Amino acid sequence: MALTLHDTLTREPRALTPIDGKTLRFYCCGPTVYGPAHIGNFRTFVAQDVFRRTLEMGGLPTLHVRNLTDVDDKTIRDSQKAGQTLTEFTRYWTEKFHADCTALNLLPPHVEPSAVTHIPHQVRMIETLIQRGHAYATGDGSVYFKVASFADYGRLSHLEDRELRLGATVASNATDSDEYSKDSLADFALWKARKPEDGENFWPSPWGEGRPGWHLECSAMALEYLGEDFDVHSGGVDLIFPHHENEIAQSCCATHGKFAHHWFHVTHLMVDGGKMSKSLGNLYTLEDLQKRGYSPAEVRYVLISGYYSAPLNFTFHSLDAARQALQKLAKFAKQLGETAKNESLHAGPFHEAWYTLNSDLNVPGALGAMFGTINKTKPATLSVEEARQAWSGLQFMLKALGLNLPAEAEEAEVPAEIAALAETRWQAKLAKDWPAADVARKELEAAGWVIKDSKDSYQVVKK
RNA sequence: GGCGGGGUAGCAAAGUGGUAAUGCACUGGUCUGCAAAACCGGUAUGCGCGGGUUCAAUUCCCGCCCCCGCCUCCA
Repeated sequence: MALTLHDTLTREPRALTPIDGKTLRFYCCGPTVYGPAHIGNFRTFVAQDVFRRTLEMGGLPTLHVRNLTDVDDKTIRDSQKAGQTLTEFTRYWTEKFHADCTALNLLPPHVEPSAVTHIPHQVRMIETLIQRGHAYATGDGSVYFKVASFADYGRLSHLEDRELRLGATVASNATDSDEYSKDSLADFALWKARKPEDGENFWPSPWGEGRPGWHLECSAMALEYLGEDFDVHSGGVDLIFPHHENEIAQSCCATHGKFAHHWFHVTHLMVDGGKMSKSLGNLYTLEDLQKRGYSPAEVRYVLISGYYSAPLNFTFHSLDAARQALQKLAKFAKQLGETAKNESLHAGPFHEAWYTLNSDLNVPGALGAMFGTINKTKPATLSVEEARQAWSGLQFMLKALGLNLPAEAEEAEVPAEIAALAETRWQAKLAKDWPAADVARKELEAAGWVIKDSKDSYQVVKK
């Protein structure tokens, strides 16, 4: 089953078939490693992860490239504030990022190149652009891309010349004087000449010491690892302009290829009905949520539970709902029994969910279909073979969505005094000493434990 | 102003030219000493507002209102 995905450039859903007929090659704009990523960042990365998983579960191998931006104004500024070298500083935040990715069950990219380790690639690309008349160096040793030299500029973002000029004017008023020498206000930096505040962070180039512009790194690394033409380029919607527009311009002018053939953009996460911002105090990191007792799996569930192209409103209530939903899935899996843990190759009775997922990555629709199947499937009435199919089909879908089910609360974790109290209450119940049983039960509840009775046994779980 | 994404039950969120999935919450029943858990059910005459097309519109068309994002920092 081929995945159909909406394409930002053509503005229509298109079936994804690999250009080379074998591997779906895609590039994702990665994080700038100068601080902890927040859950809004992760909405995009999680959506990209579901994208990749869906392709792979459908039998299509992928080549996933996601960069690390480890040199820009913010990384330089904050590394200096921290009294660290740029390398030390960005390594620390890269490791943090990776830890969060692992916790959120994100598949690591096949290649994760960083800007700093690809300076020569970027310099080569700039040389080509200058040779071809698409870029020019200025007196201070910077190099700019000549937007007017690329007729298709603005096609992705649908911005007209008028808006481009307007935006550039506004920006130039707000920025410093190093923009003075550009031919056109819309032109953007490919190479930034060394400035005193860059400290030790500069590299040699034919135009003098300096550092690459932000937009160029993605183009250079995509070219290096995916070639002049590749299948999909992805990022948050805010990157459409100018970042992706600039990437297209640079890449198409520096190569003979079309660059990305399909554009996949993820809409922003909202918090409490509005934009996330530090000043509103609603900017959360994974660590913040874990401190409040939520698991990464619950966070992941919330992040995928909205359609990637629609705004998703994040609330604590949605995290609570995610917890219950995951437990419902786990209960169902348990009822099916796990005696036949075979490798799941197809969705089985969850075919409708799988079909829905492949229709423009409709995760909420797919989750709805999964629960629909669960609600009409009565584990007790299934044959061994039917249960096996249901179990492996469920695993198939969970793998495609990257959802790990919560483990059953271990009875071994119950402290001795709690276990003793529970046993006292059970004995009182057997002796039909209801007042004593109720007292014990209340004490347990006060201590944060709940009793689940069954016919001739009981269980104590944390709550 | 331009471009783009939204407005569906208490909350969240799919979907369709023929009368609204699903999760949470709520609620009825079974079970229970009573609960909890579990299991079986129920819950939007309604899909931002006003027109239009149609046998039929939440779904198509026109106009309008509101929310969010982008318009050279930004997932």
